[in-house]
Amino acid sequence: MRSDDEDRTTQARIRDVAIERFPKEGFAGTTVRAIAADAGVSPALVLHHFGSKKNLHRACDGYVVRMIGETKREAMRTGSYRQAGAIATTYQLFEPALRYLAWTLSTGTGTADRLFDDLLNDVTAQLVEGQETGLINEIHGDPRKQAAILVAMQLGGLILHEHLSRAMGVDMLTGEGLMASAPYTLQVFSGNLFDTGVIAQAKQAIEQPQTTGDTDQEANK
Amino acid sequence: MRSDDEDRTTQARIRDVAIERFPKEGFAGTTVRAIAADAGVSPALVLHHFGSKKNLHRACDGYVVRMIGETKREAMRTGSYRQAGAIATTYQLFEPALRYLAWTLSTGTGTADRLFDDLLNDVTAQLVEGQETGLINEIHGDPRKQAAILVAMQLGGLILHEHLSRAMGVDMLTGEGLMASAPYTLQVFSGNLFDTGVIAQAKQAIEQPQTTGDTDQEANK
DNA sequence: AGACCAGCTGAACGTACGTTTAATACACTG
DNA sequence: CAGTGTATTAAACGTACGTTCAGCTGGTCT
Repeated sequence: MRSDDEDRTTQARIRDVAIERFPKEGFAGTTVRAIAADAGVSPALVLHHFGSKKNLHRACDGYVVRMIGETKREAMRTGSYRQAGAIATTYQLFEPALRYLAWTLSTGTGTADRLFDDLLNDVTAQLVEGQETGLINEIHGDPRKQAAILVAMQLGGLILHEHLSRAMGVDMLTGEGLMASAPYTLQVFSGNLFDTGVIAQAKQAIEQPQTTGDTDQEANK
Repeated sequence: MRSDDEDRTTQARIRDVAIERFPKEGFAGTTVRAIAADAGVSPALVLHHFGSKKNLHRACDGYVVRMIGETKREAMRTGSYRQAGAIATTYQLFEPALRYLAWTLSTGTGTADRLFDDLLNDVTAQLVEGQETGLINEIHGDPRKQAAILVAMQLGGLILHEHLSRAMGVDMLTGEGLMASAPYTLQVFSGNLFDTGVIAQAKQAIEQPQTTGDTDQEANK
């Protein structure tokens, strides 16, 4: 992940190149030869270190999962996740890992399930915990399902960061992007965006799906 | 997209198979031979109709964009987007198209940019319009940026529908899934989820990023 | 010094790919 | 009915892929 190539083992360099390339070109689209060329080694060495291309993929999965888990635990321990600057640095440092994460999740082949569920468990725990400490109001229904919606929303921004960056005029994988988008995200969570009447009406419509006919008489197609 | 194979031209059948396979295996991972086999034709015929694999990709892009655009315009015209049942039917009918859309957006190669921007323009317009009719409260900042956040959140659910389905216990690309998740989505938009004090505090922290030290003395977890 | 082993390479192998070509079957036109 | 064009195929071509293999380096241990 570091930019100075010299202080990593060749194996790590190969793995990092793979983590960069897999999301961009897909698994089948990323050739062992291309990875080798980027890492400055021969194709044979890639397979010497990782056994096969499939194994390299697994190694990338494991590394990214481990890395994100460690980073998260570290942030929890030091409380750095409260500091926008620290979060920004983490984002920037681990951009390839996050991009890889997004790729794995959206093309779900194997470890993606566990990864999402891990994330979901974390957020669920935070939700329940927050409820006890008063940071979060009463959750109607299943907290885990509420957490799932939140995780999907958050990851949506990550996966679509390229398009989002274009719309926001800032690189969303930097601290600057985070700060630029935060007011709008908060605006959503604050509930000040939609009229309370509209939301109440929508809620009612969900609870009684039968009685939606009042505004929909002309129901052709 | 229809399940009855007989009433479509061979060309349409090939295209639909491609739309199903590209998101699942990636562009490079999807072979012309596999597409041909699924469509019940020879590989040569695929290239006879589409010229090349790359061209087939482009044709899929164009078709999905056109189809989604038309469906949306149709829903707008008839107002069917207000009926949960109609939305559900659309979802189900166009699941492959939506999956393809999610794939294109998250591996952005070409038409994805225009697609996202189109979507963004629509939502922005709806936001501004809603503001005028009172359905939406005053938007602080740029409506387009607010819309971008909303679009990313919505597409997050679409892209991660597989994982979300696992968490929710329902297939999210069906009407049932839509109804199951709606209360939790509304809970987010209603602003009743997070304590108003917490949100106000966060807002303040963004506006004055320097003074984040007050709550961070006890920095461990 | 010799043995050894991990890191690394160039060349080759078999395979599966996208694509081309030549030919066939069939429908429509005049 | 000949003529023309479209839908379709089997077979083949050249290429690029993942992988294997035999061998080369340079350091470390005995």
